This record gives sequence, structure tokens and C-alpha cells, in this order.
Amino acid sequence: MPTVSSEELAAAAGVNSAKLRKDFSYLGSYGTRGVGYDVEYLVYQISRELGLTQDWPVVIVGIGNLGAALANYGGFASRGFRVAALIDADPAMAGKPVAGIPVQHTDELESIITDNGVSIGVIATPAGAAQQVCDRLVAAGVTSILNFAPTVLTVPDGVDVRKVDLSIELQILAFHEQRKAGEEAAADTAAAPAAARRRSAATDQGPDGDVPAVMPA
Amino acid sequence: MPTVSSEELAAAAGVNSAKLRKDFSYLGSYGTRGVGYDVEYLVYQISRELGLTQDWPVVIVGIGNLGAALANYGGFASRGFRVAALIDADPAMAGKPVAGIPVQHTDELESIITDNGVSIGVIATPAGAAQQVCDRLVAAGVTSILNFAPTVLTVPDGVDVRKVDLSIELQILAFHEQRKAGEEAAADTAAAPAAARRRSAATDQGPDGDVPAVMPA
DNA sequence: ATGTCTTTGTGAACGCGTGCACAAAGATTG
DNA sequence: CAATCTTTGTGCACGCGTTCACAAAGACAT
Repeated sequence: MPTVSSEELAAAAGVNSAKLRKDFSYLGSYGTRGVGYDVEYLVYQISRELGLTQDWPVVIVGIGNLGAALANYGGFASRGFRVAALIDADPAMAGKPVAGIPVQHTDELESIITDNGVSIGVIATPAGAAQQVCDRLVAAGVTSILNFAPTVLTVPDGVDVRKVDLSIELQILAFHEQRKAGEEAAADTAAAPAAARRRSAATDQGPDGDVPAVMPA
Repeated sequence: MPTVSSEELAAAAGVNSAKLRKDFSYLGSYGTRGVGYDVEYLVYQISRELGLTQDWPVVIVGIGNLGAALANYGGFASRGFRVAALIDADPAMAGKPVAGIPVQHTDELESIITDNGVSIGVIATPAGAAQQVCDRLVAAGVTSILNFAPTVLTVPDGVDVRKVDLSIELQILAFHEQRKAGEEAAADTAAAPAAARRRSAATDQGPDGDVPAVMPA
């Protein structure tokens, strides 16, 4: 039986092993003392807890470059996501296949949601159309929305929205880049902000580094 | 002189006013007691601290759907980013304009970086090509990389990498969605994990909600 | 079967960020 | 010019998550 110790996993993930064990314990996932965790069982348990074993039909609204990129993105299927439909407001797009899936017109939005039992919608429309699309999705029964449009969406209670701003990540990189440059010839600002100095040196690639609490939208 | 109080800003941003004032104090940004912050000066100061006043030339490597979407993304220019070049390995793409910028062949990569003084690179290639592209970017002088390919990149010290996984946000939504469903008919799992219960009820749309520390790559 | 060794699970302490609360500062009014 | 009012800047305490450290548990060897 292949196993892993919390120490090995922690080293690989770059986190503390105690934290990892404690997290696992929340999942009720029991390892074997003196041995570690059964890999297969662990994977199954985490997958189920995260919802990876379920089938999540999603619709993508707004099939421009970004919508098409998302439709083609391979990472979805392996995570339990199934692109149930592609929706666009342009009648010329209707019927045209993208990533093997025919694009449907916005008129069909409500029936698609209902018929497929879709609870997760992805908005990749221009900013101007986002709120309107959002409202229709919610009215049709969608309770989770992933928003790529540069707008803050207003939704009723019980609906989750996550906003992805592609330029924010770039901005964070530029922020660090600026600090790199500033350290060599630091005759620019009066004093480098304490908040900036606080940054850890860990090589994390996740969207969790230290970021000022307030950033312009 | 138009001003804002920390209280107004905090309400708008959905954060605590004391935290906001403390953050501003790190920036050395002095408001006026009894009045608030001079809006214009505040904007200028934050912009400069964040690097928004600088010109950041970036290159995008891999002009598929996603690369094209990024090239067309309007939010970059307003944040001080300038797409200096689009690079693709496909010779058939060379010269073809995307978002008004002619695509150049990978052979030109090094000279483009050098000639334009590019320090930030965006990788939107397939997973297989990402590390190789990354190595060439770094060798040519790039010190910050935004990676959209589903691979963890290995870089030397001093180089920043931020990985954007488009499916992770969906996965987080699905996780919450699963919990919503589980609460209605909670006869599924033995006991819902404490970690999941910890979630706050705030309606934040940012990529900062509570997320398990360890997630499969 | 007993002892040793490894690794888990977790109670307790530590550290850090957030929020409270207030003194200091400046504007404003009488 | 004094009194009052508003809002900043910040010391301090609270709370929460992370980390330490160790007892309990099971495997494995003798």
C-alpha cells in the first residue's frame, strides 16, 4: 500500500507539516501512526470533499477570445466540470461550434440553465453586458458566478460571485518589480513603505502573497 | 479641494476604517485631521506606490485563444502596462496582427526582450512549452512572469512567478456550491469539516476567501 | 510478547494582524 | 481667541491561525 507521510507532503507543498496534519484531521481523514496516509484513500477523500467527484455543469456566457479560451481549457474536465453550453448575444455566432460545442443564442439562456440543472455560470462578456447577464443567470437558478468582466456584480444573498481580474496579477508583479528596482538605487521615495517590506521571501506561485487591502477597481 | 474621509472609503471598500488609516500611514500618506484625505494627492500617491505611473512593457508568449484575449484586454493600458510584443512558435502566425500588434516568431524572443527592456513576461502557451519559454525569458532578462499554463515553473532566485489557474476559481465556487446543497439534505458525509464551517459570510468578490492550504495542482 | 521506532493527532503557546478607543491636530464657529 | 467639532494617527488588547512539542498509537524487529 503506497503511503505518504505528512512530512513529505508538507515539504512538497512548502507548508508546515503540523498544519497539514491538522487540516487533514478536519476532513476526518485518518492516517496510520508510524506509517502515514494511504495515498489512494487520501486522494479520494480530498477529491470528494472538494467536490471533484461530482459532475458540475457550467455555462459560459460571452464567447469572445476569453470565452473561447475557457471553452478550450483542458483543466476543467479533469476537475469535474462539464461545459454544458456556450452562450453569446451575437446571432452570427449561433450554431458555430467552439471547442466542439455549438454556440447558442442568449435567448436560450433560461431554458439551458433549467434543462441542464446548471448552478455555476461563467461570465466572459464585455463589462457593459455583465450585470444584465448576471441577473438573468441568477433569475434562472444559477447560484455561483465566476466573473471575468471588469465590473463588480450585484447579486442577491445566497449567490456567490468570484471576480477574476487578469490585470491584478500583472499589477502585483509590477509592484514587486518596482521594489526590486528601487532597492538598487533607492533615492526615489522618501522611505519605502513598511507594508512592502513585510513581504515574505517564500517562492509561492499562488494568488496569496501580501497585497495591500485596498486597490483601485 | 475634494477630500474623502477614511470612514467613507472604508464603507465603499467594505473594510474597517482603522485598518485603512493604518495602511495609509504605512505609505506615509498624511491626511488632514478633521478633514480627511486630499483625493487627488491620495490617488497620485497610491498610484505611484503601486507602480501605476510607470510604463511597464510586457510580452505575451503563446497567442492562442487566451493569448489573444489577453492582448485584447483593455484593462492593461490603464494600469500602466504596454504590450510590447506578441510571440508565438507557429510560423503561420508570424506577421498576422492580433489586437493591432503583429505576432512575432519565437526566434525573435531574446532580441525583443533586450530591445524593449522588458522585465515582465506573460506565458499563455500549452503546458508542454511553458518551462522552456520561461527559461528563455529569464535568460533574456525577464524577472517577473505571469504563468497561465497549467504547470509549476522552476525559476532561479530573484525571479517572481505568479500562476493563474483558471479552473481553481471554479473549483472554489463548486466547493461552496457543494456546501450549499449539503446543508439542505445533510445526510451525505458523516460530518461536515470544521474548516468548511469557518467560512465568513462576507460578500467578497476577491481571490482571498478561505481556501484549503493544500490543493492538487 | 516485549521493546523500539516512526508518525499521527492535538493541546497549548506563540505571533501577527485586526479592531477598538482615544489623544493629538487642525478646521470651524461664535 | 477660545471653544467645539471632526477626523486622523496609533498604542493596546483581543482573537485567530500557525507552529511547537509531546503523548498516543500502531508497525516492525527481536
